Amino acid sequence: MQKNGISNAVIRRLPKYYRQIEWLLDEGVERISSSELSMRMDISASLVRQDLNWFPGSGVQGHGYDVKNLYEEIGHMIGVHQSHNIIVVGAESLGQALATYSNFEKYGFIMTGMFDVNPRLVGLVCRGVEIRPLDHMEAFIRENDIQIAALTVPPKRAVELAARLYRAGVRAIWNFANADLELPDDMIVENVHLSESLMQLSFRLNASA
Amino acid sequence: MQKNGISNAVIRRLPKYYRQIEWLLDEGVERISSSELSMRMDISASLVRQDLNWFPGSGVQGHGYDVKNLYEEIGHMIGVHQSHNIIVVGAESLGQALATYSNFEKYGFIMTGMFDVNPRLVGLVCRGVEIRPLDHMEAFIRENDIQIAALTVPPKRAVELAARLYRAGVRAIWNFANADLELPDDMIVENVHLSESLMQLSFRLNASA
DNA sequence: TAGATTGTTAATCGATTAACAATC
DNA sequence: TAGATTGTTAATCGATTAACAATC
Repeated sequence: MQKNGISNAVIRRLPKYYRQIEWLLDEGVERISSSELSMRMDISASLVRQDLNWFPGSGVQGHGYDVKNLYEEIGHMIGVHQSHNIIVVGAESLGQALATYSNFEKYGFIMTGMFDVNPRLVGLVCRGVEIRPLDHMEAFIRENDIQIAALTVPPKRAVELAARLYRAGVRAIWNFANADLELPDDMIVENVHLSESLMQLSFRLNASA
Repeated sequence: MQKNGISNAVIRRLPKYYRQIEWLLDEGVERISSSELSMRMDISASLVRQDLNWFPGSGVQGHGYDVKNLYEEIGHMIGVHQSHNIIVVGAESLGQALATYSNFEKYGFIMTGMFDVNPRLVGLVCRGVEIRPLDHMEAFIRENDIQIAALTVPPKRAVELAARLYRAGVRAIWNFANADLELPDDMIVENVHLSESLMQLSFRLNASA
């Protein structure tokens, strides 16, 4: 997974750098020092320098980092310019919200289809994308070169559906289902566990009381 | 924040234990060993024991941990039995999806109101909760003892709205806006950055190619 | 050149793992 | 009692921070 030995801790921070630097770019800032970035991002300047060392050529001693170059380099590392077709599996409200989520395109993901078992939902169109019956999923994946699926189904269906997605050739799952998917190592799973996030909020709220 | 010195690393795992143990309970399992939990959760047995040491009395040497007791203890630690009123600020599709998200109640959060600037949305009812005009937000917060707000607005509005929520007395923000909120330390912020999650997925997909 | 700031090595800190004694 | 498995201490590993030499 870590092609270049870049550690997970760094990978988690890359999107934060990218976002921050995007703002700097918007503000017309051309150069930024590790200490200034450090203040904006609330991490140490030392860590910033360690992290940005993955992008040699962006930093210049005595002058700071070239914002534009950094933006390009990090974007390239993240793979923002690669495009991938994505489907949404489970077209209830969360699935629909994701389908209308415009940032998809910004990061190279192309919303291609939506699927649901519920006949009441089939046929609806969300942001130009039609909700199709779940039976058609596998054929659709093969015909449209789908590499990613956002999974927004009830936990009980998630494991089985994830296995179907794997068999159909999907390479990555953006998993919103409240379940631990058991899949071969070559499937990439990015979890968004809202209930865990909520419990952490609850813990902190109660701990501070 | 860490009332009892429990580390962040442990706190992040608590919800995972809680969910896992909930399943065990459903399956009728009464006792479980650290090694079995470790296999199910894909972390080391040693770490499981370290973590569960925060709940003395659940473990019995030679016999494993009492599932029911552990469930109670962790639930208590997380604060699942405390109840808090929550509002959703920003009632577009993601806000609406959250409002219909049934797990709220499970963790003691009571969906009390929704707010949006868009007059087209005001008046709509989502799962029994009406969307109200944003101007009414502060009064509503005071009158209904709102402690938590889920923030699902465009990044540009997020910082300002977060400040308004703080001044109105909200104690915690569940932040879905793609922005870094700048707030006093006594405001609890739990971030769900979908775009960062998406970028990590992208990175891993491209790194594995 | 002098000043600023990176790049990089070494020190520290925290979290995970290993090992085993305690005990049910 | 013997076997199993926790509780807990020590060792290891990885990530962050500190420090400063290199250099623009």
